Amino acid sequence: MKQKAELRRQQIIKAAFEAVADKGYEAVTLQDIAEYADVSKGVSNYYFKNKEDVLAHLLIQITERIYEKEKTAVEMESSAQAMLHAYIDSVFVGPLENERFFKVYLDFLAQATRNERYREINARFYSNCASICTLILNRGLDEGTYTVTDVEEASKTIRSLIDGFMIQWLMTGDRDQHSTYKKLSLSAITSYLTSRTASQ
Amino acid sequence: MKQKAELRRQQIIKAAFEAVADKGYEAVTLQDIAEYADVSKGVSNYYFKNKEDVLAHLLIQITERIYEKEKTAVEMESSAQAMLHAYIDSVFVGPLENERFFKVYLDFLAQATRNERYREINARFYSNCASICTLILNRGLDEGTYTVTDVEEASKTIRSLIDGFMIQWLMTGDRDQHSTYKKLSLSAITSYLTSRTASQ
DNA sequence: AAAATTATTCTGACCGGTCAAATAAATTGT
DNA sequence: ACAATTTATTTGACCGGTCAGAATAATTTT
Repeated sequence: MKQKAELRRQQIIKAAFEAVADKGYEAVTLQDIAEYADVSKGVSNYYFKNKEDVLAHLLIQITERIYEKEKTAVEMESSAQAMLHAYIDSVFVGPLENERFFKVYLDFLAQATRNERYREINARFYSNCASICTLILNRGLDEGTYTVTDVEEASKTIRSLIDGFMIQWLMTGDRDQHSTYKKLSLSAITSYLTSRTASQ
Repeated sequence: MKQKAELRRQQIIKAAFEAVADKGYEAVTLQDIAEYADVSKGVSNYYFKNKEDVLAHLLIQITERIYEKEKTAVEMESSAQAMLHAYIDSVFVGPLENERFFKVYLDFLAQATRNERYREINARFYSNCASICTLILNRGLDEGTYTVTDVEEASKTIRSLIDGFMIQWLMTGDRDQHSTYKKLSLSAITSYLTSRTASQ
């Protein structure tokens, strides 16, 4: 019976994701979420405190899932470059998934500038991403493949490149450019990590 | 009288900016905008078609202003590295201005994923930014300072780093980190542009 | 005074959250 | 085994509040 409640919560969160992906964070109503979940309006209020609570749980869920997928993908590999490749592969999964996820994620980022709770959840996500980058970077430094000096700085740079390119891709209406931007970010990151210039 | 009308429009757009910065794109109401502009509610409807029209003009205005400021700042300089420095300086102006501008801009980015008009305005902005980057890059290539091969690719990378770092800075609640992220993006861009590795 | 501009009021729609009643599921007593 | 009772879940109507946009009124300008 505890499981069933958990199942319902999952069902609502999933529906919330679809609804937000379609309509946007602010535009979505509890009614929408209920319809997407094929339940009646009251259900969300039964399982969650309020609308924000539903959406906060959605943000937690998507960021944690992404993190775990990326982490296991990277841990499967042994060389730094293979790890980086695996990382980029699991970030740039495909046009459809990326569009859906990033639309929603961007909505939350915009909200996070005015919502402490969202900012905290995102900070945890960033920190998780950094831990993956650290994994890759340390391997690369051991191998001698990477020339970067500051691991923390480098992982922030990687995150910047990924977020930045993903946004640029989203903003070109052309979904076919997905592989282009994927290659672009891989090459930019590699180029940055193997740069022979003093960081001065 | 034409000028006066234009003045009123400016007043409303300015008010819309402040209102959106405080409350967020979707949360803001025409009432809010009117209050920030110290006029009554009907005024916006007189000068603009509707709410979206006000906000679209706001987006056009802020992106064009930013572009012109950045462009003139870059054109003042002669060496590539000085131009890049001037560019970064006019992007990372200061904590207060950046927070206000980027909060609003991020709101529009999130909206743009579902609004063709905003996407187009932003595409024009991106293209303007790219033209600034091209200016810098060509100078750097002439000088022999930069080793990058593909100018278009490089300008996308620069944009990624700036957007990415700006978002990261916004997401740390700590406004004092502004100069850190400014340095970070300058060093990452420089490092990328002067990298000695084959782009393969 | 006529036209242009600004301020106020009205309207119909919709939202989030509440809640009483309906239904389903689980538990207990016999 | 089964009926009675309790508990958990679901429903949909409802309410107070708010919004965008329209209509209207007041004011200023020409």
